[in-house]
Amino acid sequence: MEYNFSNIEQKWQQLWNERGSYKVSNDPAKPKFYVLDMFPYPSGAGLHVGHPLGYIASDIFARYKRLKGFNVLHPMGYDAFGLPAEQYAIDHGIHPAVSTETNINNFRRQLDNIGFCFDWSREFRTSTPSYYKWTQWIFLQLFKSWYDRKQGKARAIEDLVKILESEGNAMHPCPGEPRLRLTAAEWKGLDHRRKEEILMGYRLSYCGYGEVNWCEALGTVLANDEVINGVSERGGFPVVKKKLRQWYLRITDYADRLLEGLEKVDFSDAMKEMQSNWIGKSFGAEVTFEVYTAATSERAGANGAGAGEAPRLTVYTTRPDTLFGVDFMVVAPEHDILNSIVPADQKGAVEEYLAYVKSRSERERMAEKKITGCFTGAYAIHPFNGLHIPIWTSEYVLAGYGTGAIMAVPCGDERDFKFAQHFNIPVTNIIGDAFNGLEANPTKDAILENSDFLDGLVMKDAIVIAIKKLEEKGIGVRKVNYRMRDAAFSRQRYWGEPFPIVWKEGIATPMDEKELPLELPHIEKYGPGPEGEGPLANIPAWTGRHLETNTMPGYAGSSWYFLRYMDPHNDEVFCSRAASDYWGQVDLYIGGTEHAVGHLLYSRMWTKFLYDRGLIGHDEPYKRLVNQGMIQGSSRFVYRLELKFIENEGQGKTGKPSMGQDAPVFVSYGIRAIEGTPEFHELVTLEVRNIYNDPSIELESIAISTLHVDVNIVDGVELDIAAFRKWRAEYADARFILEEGKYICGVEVEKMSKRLYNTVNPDDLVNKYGADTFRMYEMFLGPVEASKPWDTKGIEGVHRFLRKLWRLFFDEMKGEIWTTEKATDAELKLVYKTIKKVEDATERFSFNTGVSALMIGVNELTDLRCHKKEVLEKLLVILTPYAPHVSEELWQLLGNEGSVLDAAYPAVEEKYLVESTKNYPIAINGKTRTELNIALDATQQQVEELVLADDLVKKWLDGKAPKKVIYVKHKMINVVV
RNA sequence: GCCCCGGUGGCGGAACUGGUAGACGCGCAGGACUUAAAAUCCUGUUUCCCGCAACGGAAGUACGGGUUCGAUUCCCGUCUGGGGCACCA
Repeated sequence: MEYNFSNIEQKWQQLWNERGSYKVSNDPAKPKFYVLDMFPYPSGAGLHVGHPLGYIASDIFARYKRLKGFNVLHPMGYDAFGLPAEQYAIDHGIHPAVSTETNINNFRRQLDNIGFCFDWSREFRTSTPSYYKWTQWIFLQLFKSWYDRKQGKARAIEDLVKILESEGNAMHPCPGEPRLRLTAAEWKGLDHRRKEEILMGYRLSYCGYGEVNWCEALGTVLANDEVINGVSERGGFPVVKKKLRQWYLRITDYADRLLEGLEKVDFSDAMKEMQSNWIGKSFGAEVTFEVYTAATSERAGANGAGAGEAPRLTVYTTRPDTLFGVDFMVVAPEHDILNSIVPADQKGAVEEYLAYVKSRSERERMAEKKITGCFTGAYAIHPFNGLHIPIWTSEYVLAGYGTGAIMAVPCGDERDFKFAQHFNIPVTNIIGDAFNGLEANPTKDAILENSDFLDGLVMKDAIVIAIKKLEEKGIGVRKVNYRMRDAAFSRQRYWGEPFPIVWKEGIATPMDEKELPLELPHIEKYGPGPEGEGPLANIPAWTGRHLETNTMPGYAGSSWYFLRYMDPHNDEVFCSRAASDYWGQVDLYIGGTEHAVGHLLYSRMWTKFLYDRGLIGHDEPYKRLVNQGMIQGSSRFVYRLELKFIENEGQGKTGKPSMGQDAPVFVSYGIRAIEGTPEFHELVTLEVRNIYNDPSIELESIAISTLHVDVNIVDGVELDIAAFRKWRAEYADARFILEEGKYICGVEVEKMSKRLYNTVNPDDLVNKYGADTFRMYEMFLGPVEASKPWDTKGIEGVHRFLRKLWRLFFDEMKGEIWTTEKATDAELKLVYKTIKKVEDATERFSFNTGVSALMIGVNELTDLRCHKKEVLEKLLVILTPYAPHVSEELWQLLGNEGSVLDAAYPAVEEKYLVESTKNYPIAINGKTRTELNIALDATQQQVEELVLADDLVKKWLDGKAPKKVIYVKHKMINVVV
């Protein structure tokens, strides 16, 4: 009886399915454990071997927890709204609902192949009305809420209205209009429109104006991804910034709690750091400078009015201590002040510069090494020494951060310094020797000079004093700033959740909750609407109802989906309190780091919001987060020759090969490497003459094109030439210049992508080796968290392991060989040692060493010729999370009742593992020289005597007395000479 | 540019908190079984030096420094690969 994985796997998948083995109920009697994968966006390309990595890890952990007696929730669903489906619709005219359905079915089939323990009865898609009804509902709750900073939580907007009516907004300034001050009487005196406008400034989801990437030629808004070097990825049309009405989430109100919450969760330090960098809390001051400009008087003169009020410039700085090192100011190119301070003689230059900046994406502006900028012609007046400080504008200052303006201190800030150097702006040194004139020094520990009332102070102490002085003068204020901005929550797209908002005379009005869901209408035309509006603006029935034409972004549905799995079929509420109280936080969340700042912050914010409003009982969604690494593709390349033949008139021939002249010729990697040398030219000429059997051929030039080739027709680096000829019709007659009889391909590690022909389909591997082998191999590849290139080569080793395991139970010749004999101590010791290692590895998420421990266990049992049920069935239980099919089959064949899925995880009996001595490595001066077996309870003195009596140690000591003997119990012994 | 992570044999990786570097697997080489192949099993496999051999020596975890009795692990600097940077999901 041999290991027939494909029969076994089919049989058990079917049986488990029929029995509902993975169905889980909300059973308060059992301890719960919630294991969640970041749900997939079902792309048309299907699964490649990189996708299941995290799913396999979570599946192993979920199964492990189940064996440990937990009620495990392990669901799966689809994040089904998104741009690619819509783009596909535009290109192919297939409705996103249709292509999404097809993709999901394909995903499901591929997932089923691998034998996951998902409870599919809880599946949902974010794009179905029964789901997005609740996304819309939560959006409305956000719309109807504001953030009370005094209480530190979200409250109903009605509460705010009551406060405004009774006491005005003195205690609760409006985040949308920070300078607005209202008494109760003033509030009551406002008209409806103005009241709504002010309330909008408080709402947690609100409407405002923001800049987007606008492509006039495509008539659409583009994602940053779709913009490359200032032009659209598709078509290469110019892209500019455009202001459009947008919806936002006021996530900045949650900035502090999102930061503090990180202390309560088990995320990697790297992840926490990324999130807190994103939030970017900084402490500093806003400082307002008077501005001197000729423009004011020009304008005043033109208006015939007086000098008018002088414009002012407010900057944000984290280093008010460097106030006397300011050599210039820089404002963002979008800064409003540029409308009023640029004098006539600088206008041309500034406008030219602004036009240049407009074409550049934010990313490019940040990444660019090139230093650009333009003097505005205006000056800020230093509040303490009255110096005139030139005001520049430059793209390195971003409008969205702080006040969009900075005071530049070149001796202390690297970017400021480079800017000063580039434009020959003299640098003031306020830190003496700490500044060497060659590069900025951002220290806070230097002693200030040339700094008036700050002279002689250490910089970090001067910060407080400077702020105090600024506040006294009324020109500055202490300010906490966040790098994080409110989250843009609308898209000018079709394939997303419609906003349940009706525009009544320009006022955004929430729909009645009873009318939800507001269903996405079916459309035939996916193109953008007029004026950059979304496709919904093309539907008269939609615009006729004055419905919002934007849709929600991809992250809307994913910001709360982990709650829906707890109660997926509830029509009354997004998730019952009973369900969310039982399942609580996601105990283990697995997904890629690419979601570090987007999805994870949004879902954390939504959770906090729902908690604030009493809708759920916990305010952090994920207890523990594990980031699986990215499986990269290992691309293979072939090198096609682009030959130019010399016309050869003298012989009455063209010199061109007479046959197969269109057949492409490829050179092997090693030959390509000498491209450009005379040897290369000679070699290729010779080979081409051979190939075409025409000795008169002369080549004028040889160029090489590097082309991706499907990794599946390359064995290691050697191209399968026959398969290559079949791969593409145009390569059917391909010729090759080989090295040592082989065609060697180039190799590069890249993202795994269909476009690069480096994808490996899990289906093929499951067919060939079985799901159990595939699962174990993915884990064996390396740590789950690590990124690594895929290589199918080692899969045979894991497959051999499973066959070797099988042979502990069955022999090809003798058949059944397992017995019910009593196990020996040695055998029990071995299996307990294995259990301990595997359990420990599983807990630590070190599945690669878990697999390794299982391999060692099987190897050693084989060496002991141990075929005893008592031992083997323990092994099967610990193997179950990794290889459930073969474990279940063997479990049954051993005559066990019930499924191995519900067996109890074997407890380690420590008494079999106790050791009394250890082989200690003995090092002389830190270099291991020998080993000694010493009792574990030996004292320092006993150890010293034993070690110094050893012949080898004596030899190394060479008669000298040791300085010290270091004895670390359980570890090693080091003799210092 | 900024932020985060990584770099160990021919390859994937192991060494959990500083304590025998290279577990386990792949590949490769040699051997056994076989008419042959597959499957399976056995032996070897970081590099260099010496040697019949050794449980002989030296070097060695990207590179250069440092801390320590002892560093793949901690610190500083350099190089290099990957991920993210707000409308891909």
